[in-house]
Amino acid sequence: MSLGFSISPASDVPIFRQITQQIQRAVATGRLEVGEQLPPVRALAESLVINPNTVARAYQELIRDGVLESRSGRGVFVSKRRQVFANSERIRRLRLATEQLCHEARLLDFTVKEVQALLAETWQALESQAEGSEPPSKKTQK
Amino acid sequence: MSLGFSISPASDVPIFRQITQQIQRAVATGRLEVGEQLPPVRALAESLVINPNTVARAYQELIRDGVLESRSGRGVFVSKRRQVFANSERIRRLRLATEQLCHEARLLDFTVKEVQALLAETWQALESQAEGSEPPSKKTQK
Amino acid sequence: MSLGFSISPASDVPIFRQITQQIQRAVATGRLEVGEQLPPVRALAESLVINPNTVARAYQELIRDGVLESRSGRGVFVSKRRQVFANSERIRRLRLATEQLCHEARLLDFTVKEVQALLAETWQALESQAEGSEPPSKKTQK
Amino acid sequence: MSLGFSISPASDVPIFRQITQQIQRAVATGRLEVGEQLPPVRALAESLVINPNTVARAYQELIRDGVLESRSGRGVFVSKRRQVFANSERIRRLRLATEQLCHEARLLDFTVKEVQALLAETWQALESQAEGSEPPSKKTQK
DNA sequence: GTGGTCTAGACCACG
DNA sequence: GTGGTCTAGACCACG
Repeated sequence: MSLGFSISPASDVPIFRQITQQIQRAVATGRLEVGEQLPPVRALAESLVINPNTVARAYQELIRDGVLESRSGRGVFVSKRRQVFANSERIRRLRLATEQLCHEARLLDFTVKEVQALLAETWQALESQAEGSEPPSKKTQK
Repeated sequence: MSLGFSISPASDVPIFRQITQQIQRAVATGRLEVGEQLPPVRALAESLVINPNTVARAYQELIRDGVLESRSGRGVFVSKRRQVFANSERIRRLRLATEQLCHEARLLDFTVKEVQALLAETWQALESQAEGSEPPSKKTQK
Repeated sequence: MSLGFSISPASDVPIFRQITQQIQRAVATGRLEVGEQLPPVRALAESLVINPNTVARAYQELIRDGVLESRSGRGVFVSKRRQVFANSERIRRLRLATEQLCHEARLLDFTVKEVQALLAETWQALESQAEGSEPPSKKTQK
Repeated sequence: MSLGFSISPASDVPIFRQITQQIQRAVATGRLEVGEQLPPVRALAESLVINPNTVARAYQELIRDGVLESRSGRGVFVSKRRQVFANSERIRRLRLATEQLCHEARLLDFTVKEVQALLAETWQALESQAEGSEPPSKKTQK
């Protein structure tokens, strides 16, 4: 199962975005280590049963963002550059995403308690999902 | 005072969606009251410097969702608020929105506590906004 | 066999509405199955000799109502059936439709018995149509 | 209260259509007799708080259909011509309206029993409404 | 090739 | 003057 990537084709999140997110997450948690090589575009595309262009695009975007780097003729690797976002940028993005959730929830007539509960539950689910496919590491201890 | 709608054409959020969000927001906070008339399609289009069709589409969508209603030949009005979605659908939509926040937050390496805190704060801010512009009523008591 | 959609441009029912009705019908009777792909916007537009935007609008509306779903770059598909509307909203919509029939029938000087009889007969016809094109299943037993 | 006409401005049925329907009904039930004069356009418009053009349009359409007739300079009267629809036309229209209700109801997941019940109830309501504003007549006995 | 969004402009129904 | 529908055509994102 190598990297444990998976995509849901019916989702409204574009496939290439699902891939970039999973790679980012794998790098962030150490499942993919600095300098490690990523699967060739065609191999990953085949194993996910998707178009190679889509994988290529995901890699491309992460190369642009400095998460990956391409060594010509040899493949794509996890880049040494790490800190992707400045702190202010992290907070700005979180704030935006939080506001969107609040708006939606209020339109749908939920209470803040209900949202908090679902958030905790959802986080928990993602957590255990991530742990399941990760090798033991400092990150998973927290 | 006008309704203070504004759009940023460069955003990746479609213009018509920016409009529906602002109208929803205005209705939720009481800035637009039940029965109140919205600006004519052409007028709003002109003031936002966009095509009337785009405004019409935003209105149309909110009419379908029961937020607005069209009175033929006379204009578009805020309709009496009613629960349009089944509980299962409400939860489905909340779940989607929550997952998006969780994913984003985890990519940005926040803890669940940090997210919960920001959520509470954001909700609080929206709450007091809504109360501030509503006339005193039973609703604000609860 | 194609889906046999057809529109009459002279009707007072808007074209996009004629399309949504026919798709709903096809889904309800099982002629279109869950997960099945709909004809591409451009193809359907061409075969009906109408503008692609009009087809797109019909698809769009059914996507919002949860009947169809769009998979980006790949097309539009019949989505898993789910109850989108709250009970109050379901009843509100049924009530509207019923009032329209009653008004029409009374203008035409029919008795309630006559209407009830025709209703039963019409329902029956739709029922057997739906069963006829469905694969045998628990549903058809009830 | 003269003819007891009433319109609901928020309805999705156009106002002129609401008027034509009520006049047709009044003629059909004998509340308006052959040869009887209708209220002047301006008077009716004023009493319903609507635009005179709208009333004029309703009268116009009924004149075209032979229900009313205009005697120039003296006003608009209930015409002697009666039979508005051939029997085949009556049935065709009823069938259409019935099918529409059935489709809507089935999409909303109602059973035929539920629809029948609501139909009976709705009819009943219209009946007593009509009786309330009608003078006793053969029609109201049935 | 697939749908999604937007503009420009026309025509219509309703009031 | 109000919104509703439709066409024609462009450009974009995704695969």
